Amino acid sequence: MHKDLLYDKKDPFSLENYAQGLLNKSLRDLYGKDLKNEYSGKGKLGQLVESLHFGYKPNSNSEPDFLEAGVELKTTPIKKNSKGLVSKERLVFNIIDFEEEYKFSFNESSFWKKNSLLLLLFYLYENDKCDIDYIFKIARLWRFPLTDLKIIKDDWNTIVGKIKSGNAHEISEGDTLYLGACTKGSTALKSNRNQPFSTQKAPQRAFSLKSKYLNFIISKSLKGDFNLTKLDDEYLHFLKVDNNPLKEPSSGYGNLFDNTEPIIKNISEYKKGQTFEDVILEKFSKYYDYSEQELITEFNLNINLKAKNKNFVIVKSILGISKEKIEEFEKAEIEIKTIKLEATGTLKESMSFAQIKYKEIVNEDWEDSYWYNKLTKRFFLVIFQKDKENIARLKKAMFWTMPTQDLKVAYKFWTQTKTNIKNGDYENFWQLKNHNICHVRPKATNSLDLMETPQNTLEKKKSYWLNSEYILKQIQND
DNA sequence: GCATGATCATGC
DNA sequence: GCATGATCATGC
Repeated sequence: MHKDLLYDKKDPFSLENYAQGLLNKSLRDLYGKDLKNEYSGKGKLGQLVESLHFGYKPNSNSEPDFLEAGVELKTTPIKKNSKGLVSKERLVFNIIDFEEEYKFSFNESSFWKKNSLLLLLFYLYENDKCDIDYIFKIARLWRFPLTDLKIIKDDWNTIVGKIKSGNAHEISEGDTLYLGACTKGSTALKSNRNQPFSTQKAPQRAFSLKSKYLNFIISKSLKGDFNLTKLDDEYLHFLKVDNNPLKEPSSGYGNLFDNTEPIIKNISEYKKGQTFEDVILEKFSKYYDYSEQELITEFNLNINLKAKNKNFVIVKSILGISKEKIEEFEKAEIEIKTIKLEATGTLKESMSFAQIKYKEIVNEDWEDSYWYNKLTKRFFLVIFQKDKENIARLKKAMFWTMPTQDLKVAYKFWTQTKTNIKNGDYENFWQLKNHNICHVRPKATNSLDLMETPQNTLEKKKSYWLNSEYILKQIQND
């Protein structure tokens, strides 16, 4: 029988229903006898679902896969970790055509035309399985709730803004919150493309959805909530009108985790022209010059000044969050860092990151490395400065992402570090004085605290650090 | 005075 | 038990 007789290709819910026929099965379970050898292998699972299950030829054009229903089919992996099922990687959408995308408004953009309504298929990735044996776990329609769409639209504007200013080569995934622009292509050099407002070549990039954002879709789905955000008047109105506060409450989708709470419950909380980050910074600016103790008193917090999560608790209070986590920061994978300046304005301490896992870094590629992934995140820097009485006072807050030219230095640093470790050299890493951005430094319980190496020896635990001087420069540039 | 090494306190 | 955020101690 012709496959499209099994579903109504004009009806999203019929497609969703048909897709759910994959649940708890693998492609081999369903289509084993039809599978040719050429199909076994890697990376083509999405195409196989399209051809085998839905019975149509995969396209890569600018229209949604199911044009009449306006539905784009996406197949993406989840994995098991200690917390349960989570997204394995970012969800990659269409490649950004630098020469075209900037000509449109968000509403008419390639991204929105293709991806406004998604049919998401999540399968369970397992290390040593063939792709046709992966089991499908979630099949659902997805439309971005309005509070999220607002952020996604701002993200899209940020990305397109870089194209318009001739800076497509300086786009970083950390520039944006939910919608990213990830690199796509075999090697960075091969995938270089022209951009309209600069002679510089820019690495090819695709729109993508951050991995942590997907966790919310997964969590919601596993709880059995498959409600599709309605395409109502409010939604349509938002798409048409730029940055216009709306009067009607947003349907939203509430809290996906019980201990998580959004800062912005309704897009009417945005003033005209404001982005999400503008709102956050405005909230913080009200508390500039408050001392730590004054903030604790102001918000009636029951913490002492030595508590390790002190700064996070203060940040949450300023943002009006009483639950454990901040929904938008979670989804956007925003990293909060506090910085304490001396009264003179200097910065004594460098910023430390995780310990270098000696056995892991030697097998990493740059773009899946710990260091690359950390540095391409969006950071939220909360800066205190000591006053004459040595009391730390909130000086300012800012969002920050490492500029791409600095990321190139970080790449050199990472390459050198990896080479050293491969060679069993644990003494000659980049140091604070040598270079201007990052260095390796010990971080452990004490000097007897050791970690195994690829050489099966034990070495002192050391971490990735960003140089204090560099951090200070970034703060001053803001 | 500053770079580097070292370690503490907390909380998961 | 240990990673992490934070900060101290030393020695050039």
